[in-house]
Amino acid sequence: MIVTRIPPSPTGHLHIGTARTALFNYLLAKQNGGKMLFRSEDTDKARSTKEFEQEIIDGLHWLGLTWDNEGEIVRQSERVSIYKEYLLKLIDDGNAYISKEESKTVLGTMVEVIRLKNPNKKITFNDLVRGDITFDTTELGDVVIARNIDDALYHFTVVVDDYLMGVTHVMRGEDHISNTPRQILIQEALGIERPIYAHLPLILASDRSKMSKRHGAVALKEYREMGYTKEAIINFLALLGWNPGTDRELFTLPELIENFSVDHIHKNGAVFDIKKFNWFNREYLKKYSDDEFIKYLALEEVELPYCFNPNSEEFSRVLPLIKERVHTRKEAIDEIKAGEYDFAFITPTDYETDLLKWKNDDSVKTALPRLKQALTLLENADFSSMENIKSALWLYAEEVGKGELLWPLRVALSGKERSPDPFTIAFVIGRVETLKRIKNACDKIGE
RNA sequence: GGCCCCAUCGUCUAACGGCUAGGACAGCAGGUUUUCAUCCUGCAAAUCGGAGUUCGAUUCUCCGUGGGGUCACCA
Repeated sequence: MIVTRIPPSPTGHLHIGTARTALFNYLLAKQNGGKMLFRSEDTDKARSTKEFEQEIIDGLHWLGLTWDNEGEIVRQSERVSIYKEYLLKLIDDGNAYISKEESKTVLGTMVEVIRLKNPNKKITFNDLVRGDITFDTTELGDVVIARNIDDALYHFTVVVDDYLMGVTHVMRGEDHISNTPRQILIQEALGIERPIYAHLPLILASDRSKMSKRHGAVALKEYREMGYTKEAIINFLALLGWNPGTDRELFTLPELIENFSVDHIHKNGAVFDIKKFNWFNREYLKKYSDDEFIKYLALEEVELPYCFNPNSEEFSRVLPLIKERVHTRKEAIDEIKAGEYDFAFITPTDYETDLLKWKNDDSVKTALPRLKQALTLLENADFSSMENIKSALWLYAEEVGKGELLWPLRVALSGKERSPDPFTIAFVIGRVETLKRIKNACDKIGE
């Protein structure tokens, strides 16, 4: 049975790259009826925190990624006696030794670190995505595997834990390739079996270097806060370094389990393209019902323009407009705050009269009779749907010229240079308000 | 710099020796009901270079170039 693992180090926020590594390990395990295990690599006591650990677990769970050892968190900080046992064994066997030397961290003090006796040999391992990789371990020297007998270091704990937890497949970022030979050295010294390795291509920033804080957002949390949905994140991440072998791009998590395959993992690093990410997010937003979208927007957490009323009739009618226009929640909130949708709630009055002038007209006065005609047509029109409002005006619009009527009408209703079309706005605000705004516009021109 | 990995449109990628190198995102142009958005249609856009192997190379080999990763008593 395939056993994979996701061993984050709780020394920072859940990195987007860690999320992808978790996803791929999850996919590999689930596809083969295997297991994925979680382990908290908190051997760095100075930098590890329980808060980060919790955030990482929550983030992974939010994405829908679960593991098969849920409930009992395996923490390396709680396994010192286990490591000690194996460290002792190594020393007893003569494969490691205690070395008295000057501390590298606290200068001037002497410490007793434990070093692995390096056999100075060539190591070749097979990588599932890259094939055979060979290193000469001579250049590694005698690797330090523990600060002291009670304080084992990463390379050692990883090897011991993967062995003890029955991990069969180690799938991780490409940045670990050069760590692999020293870990194999430790395995060989311990006399334990070598797992199967697979190194994933890195997620790159737009300058093609490893994605890091200086490039902007790297924490899953940040993308979550901007309103990227878990479906979009999973889908986008899956396609960064992997492809289904077909033109298909939209996949849910269960569909990924079905279609995933290690031999379609790419070797090259993949640039994290926010534009494509936005596209994915919109694709999933489109699938939301109005209720789901309202929940998603969570407007109760936001300070809205004073006129903006999310409990109103008008709001339920602008909602589809918002959904149609934005890629993320952040975009939606920004637009709402900028007053893009205020036309639904408040009568526009402070716009320039000249804005009502259609580009082909010489004077704004020309628009007056058209607006008046629209007024009479709308007085008895059926406002129950956008289509009906449109048909009430359409014949006249074609007769007098579409832009000639529709432009001043739209401005009268929105007060803006850019907005949804006049039929949509009329439907959103209703008959009374529509007539009122057109009259206002007529008055403006009349003055 | 040593070691290791990698190399197809701007970006994500398809084509596992053989159609005009395909798709998607982004871009641009046009259209659908006036503006913004949506939607539709179209356009532009790539095999890093050089040698080989082969009837034939994006694909295989070598060299070069370029990019990246890693060189901790971090993980």
